[in-house]
Amino acid sequence: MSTTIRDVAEEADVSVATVSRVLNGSDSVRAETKERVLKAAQALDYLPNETARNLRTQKTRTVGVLLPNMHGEFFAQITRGLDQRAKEDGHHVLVSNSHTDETEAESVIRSLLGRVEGLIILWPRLDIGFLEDLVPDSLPIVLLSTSAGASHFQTLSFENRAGAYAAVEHLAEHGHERVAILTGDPVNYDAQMRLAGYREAVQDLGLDDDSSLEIEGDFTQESGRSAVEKLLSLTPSPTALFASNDSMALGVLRGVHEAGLQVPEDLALVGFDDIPTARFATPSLTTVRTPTLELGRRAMDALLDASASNQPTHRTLDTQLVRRESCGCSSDE
Amino acid sequence: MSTTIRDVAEEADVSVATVSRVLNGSDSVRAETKERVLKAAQALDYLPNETARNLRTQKTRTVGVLLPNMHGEFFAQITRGLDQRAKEDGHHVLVSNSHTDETEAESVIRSLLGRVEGLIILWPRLDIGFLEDLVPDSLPIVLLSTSAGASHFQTLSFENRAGAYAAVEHLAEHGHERVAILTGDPVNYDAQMRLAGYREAVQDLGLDDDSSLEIEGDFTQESGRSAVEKLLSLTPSPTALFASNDSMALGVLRGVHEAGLQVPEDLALVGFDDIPTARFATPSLTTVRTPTLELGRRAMDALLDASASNQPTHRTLDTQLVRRESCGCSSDE
DNA sequence: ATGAAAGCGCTAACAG
DNA sequence: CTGTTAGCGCTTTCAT
Repeated sequence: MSTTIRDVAEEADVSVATVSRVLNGSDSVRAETKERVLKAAQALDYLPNETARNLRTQKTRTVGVLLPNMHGEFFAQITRGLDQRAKEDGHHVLVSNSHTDETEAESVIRSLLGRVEGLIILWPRLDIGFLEDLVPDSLPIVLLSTSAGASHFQTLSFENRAGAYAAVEHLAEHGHERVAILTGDPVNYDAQMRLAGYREAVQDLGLDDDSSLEIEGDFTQESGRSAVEKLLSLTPSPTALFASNDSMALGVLRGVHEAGLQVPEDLALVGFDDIPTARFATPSLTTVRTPTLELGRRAMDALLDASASNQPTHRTLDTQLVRRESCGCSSDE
Repeated sequence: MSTTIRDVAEEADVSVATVSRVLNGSDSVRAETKERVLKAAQALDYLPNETARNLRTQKTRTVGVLLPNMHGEFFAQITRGLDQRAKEDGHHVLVSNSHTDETEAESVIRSLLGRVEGLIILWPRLDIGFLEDLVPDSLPIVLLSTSAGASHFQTLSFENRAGAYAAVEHLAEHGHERVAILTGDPVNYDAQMRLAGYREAVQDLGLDDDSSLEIEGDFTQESGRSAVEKLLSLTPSPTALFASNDSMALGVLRGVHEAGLQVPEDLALVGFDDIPTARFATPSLTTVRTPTLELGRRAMDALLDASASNQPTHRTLDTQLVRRESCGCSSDE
């Protein structure tokens, strides 16, 4: 057994209460006593048992995070943001990433329930009622990239609509009138909003409004590649494409090349996300930057801000168009 | 306060011990009693307090994972592998990603110590002595991508040497005699081993052995791009390049394009890792595939296999050359 | 300023 | 088969 507070107390010849006081920096302890305790603790290589402390204080200083399978860069950034912010408050992060169906998610959440003081969830097809039944009202929850829970939980997402609008608008500024969209997985909230932004822009700007210009993708590079064929079979051919994320845009780049055509000459292209590779693609990818690290930080922020506990709110983080080569511009950067 | 085992005991009109027995599936409990307890638990929406359980059993069923800033795809995959495997054993994963200097890492490990039953660490410039002082001998530890701890801890890494060797050998098979390498950060273990494999191949195969062919990079795409300039200033110019990871190879692709040259005609190229984008680059990237998810799974495997607790071992995971276009082949896939 | 003592919620002997 | 009881290691009144 490792050394306990009792051992330290004996070594320092004080009571356990005093040791506790010293270690928690609290209360008033005589300087000399304090020093003796500290020395004893050091000598015994004492490390307080977190579990006991958690039990006694009814706090774990731990938050749970549920993230589905998602693009690596996005996943990494968001995780980093969450962790950074949690660390600033001395909180720990318990993660769960691999879960696909609802049954599994349920058991994951259940097993987390006793250990965490809050939950951050990014889960495309989340059933709000299900979640409400599962967790106690007192547990703060932040939902990411979903609208489903807006009336019950705090939610946070990118400003997808405006971003998509800006992308299409920029394509229009280049003179394109027939702009297609490659959508993300229809079940995905970000995908839905980006599509909405596209439609809005098409309407507002008087572009070709033809539902065959909406090609369904699923956010993977492969879906980008295979979309090119469909795109080229359209008559008349669209002269520009808004891909709902950069992964697909990269796939499109490949597909266009395989078809013996050129971006942006034969097809102007704008992506979404600004993943690191976007800048290094050939041609470099014009895209809409999403503040992913910031999303993580803000989510944790919202969760740890107890005063706002489960006040239903919906906040969005601004996105920004980054002009590079694939749209026909010469690069910004 | 939430409902406790006491409440359930009262509701079911049994002792807390019986409730505990039922909930832990253990011991022999009369079927009827068992049912009554279950019903009571359900009715009260009872959820055992994990913290209390942890304290009592002296187990947390939680492992800590330390990962530095690293390429998103790699990070995501390894995390997923770890989580998958942990879940199979009903373990939780406590992560810590954002830490840069040793001081911070120390405090992170300290704060983890009381909460985890094992540690998985990927930390390029890890000081083994430091780690040994910090953690109790009894705590199982698995080190990733490092040789530093081979004599004290379990370690696990990719078979980098053989992979790099195969890459260079393949380039030689294409007839190249002057093959350069773009190295990763010299402090990185994977980078060191890949360099070692390169050198070995250069020797064995009688290729141009010229230290100016070793260009230092840092695994970022930008370092790949800027390496092209250095590469072209060499006389005579190398006809092929082995980039120590795909990110840099992608940067090289961009750099070569900017220089008005072509891959593989003017420069044959092989990368390392086989990140998802490698297949969709133009030209598609010949590379050495690393089983990243598997690395995560195996690391957790090793950690949870208590019987092997801190038996110093060093295992490697095989890598595999994937032929695509950038080396001059027509694609495998 | 310090100590004694009462639990936090649970599991695991030990009895019966 | 079930109940009683003693803690796990710590924090926190309540005394002194």
